[in-house]
Amino acid sequence: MFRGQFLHKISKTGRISVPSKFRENLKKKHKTKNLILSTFENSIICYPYPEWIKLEAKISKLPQFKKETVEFERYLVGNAHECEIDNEGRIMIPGILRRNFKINNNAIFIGMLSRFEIWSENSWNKNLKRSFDKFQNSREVLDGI
Amino acid sequence: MFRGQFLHKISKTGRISVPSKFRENLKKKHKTKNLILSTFENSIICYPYPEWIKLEAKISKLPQFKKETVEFERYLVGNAHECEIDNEGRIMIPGILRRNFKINNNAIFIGMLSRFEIWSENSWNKNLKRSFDKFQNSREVLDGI
DNA sequence: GCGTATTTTGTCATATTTTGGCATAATATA
DNA sequence: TATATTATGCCAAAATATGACAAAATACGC
Repeated sequence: MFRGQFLHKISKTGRISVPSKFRENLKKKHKTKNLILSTFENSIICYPYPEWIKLEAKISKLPQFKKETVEFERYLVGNAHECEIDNEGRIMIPGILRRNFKINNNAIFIGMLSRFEIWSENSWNKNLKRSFDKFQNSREVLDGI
Repeated sequence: MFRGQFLHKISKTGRISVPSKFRENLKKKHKTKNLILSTFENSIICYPYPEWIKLEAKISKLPQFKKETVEFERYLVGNAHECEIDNEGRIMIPGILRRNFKINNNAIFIGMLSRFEIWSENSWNKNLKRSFDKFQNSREVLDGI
């Protein structure tokens, strides 16, 4: 499971090291060095490659030309970039994602159990503030489980 | 599979390089250098040639004189242009498509698993904004499958 | 605390991809 | 047929990605 929060620096060429704990989980649990980065809300969402493939399988069963399907695909698949973890434990975040999410210097990794997210430091801080207010509501969801 | 988003420049003569990841997929999975470009919504839709052939087969099984079929055919088939990827990895987008979609400078490639789309930067941005609002809904689609 | 191992970051060289330019070929237009 | 327009092939510059190595920072055991 991916847990916790890590602040890492991003290089000029867009490389950033994946937290070693995450790498360990990827290796042990998912047996992969590959990730799919896509977008969700204000962050980059990262799936272990095999998990993503399952998702794609579902998507490709949806009716091809239906409006909802197409829009959905544009979003999720249209933003999905495959990347491999290199020997130093880093990934390259494609420029277009970096630009879209204004990730320049520092980025924050957030563990989300089956996946994790990458935030720019700025928008994480904003989000944090915002979501703190919402926390009261969201905690009620948990009561149901 | 075609995934991800790429911003490329288009030359004065209408040539644009196909993202190398897409080319790789075309080669490995579809074993072709040829594409069919057609129109779909506000974008140019691109099929690997063999996939297009399959699509044609499906279309020709549809009831021939039904209004919707005919319109769909006119639209999709009637705008179809074949093109080949050159030695530099580029295709030539026919002028008529460029004009229809106002693709002048920058174009955005969007991976859609079995096919991909080409958008003018402008209309992609407009579309993006619009469908961002819908994104939450469409993501919930996945919970159901 | 200190020394050692691991992780993260920086830098440089190399390879690949993307873009621009120009000359020529093909096609359309008058 | 001559002329304009559009398309193609080829080369090289610019931009971007990748691999390898080493320094800096951090974590860990004692």
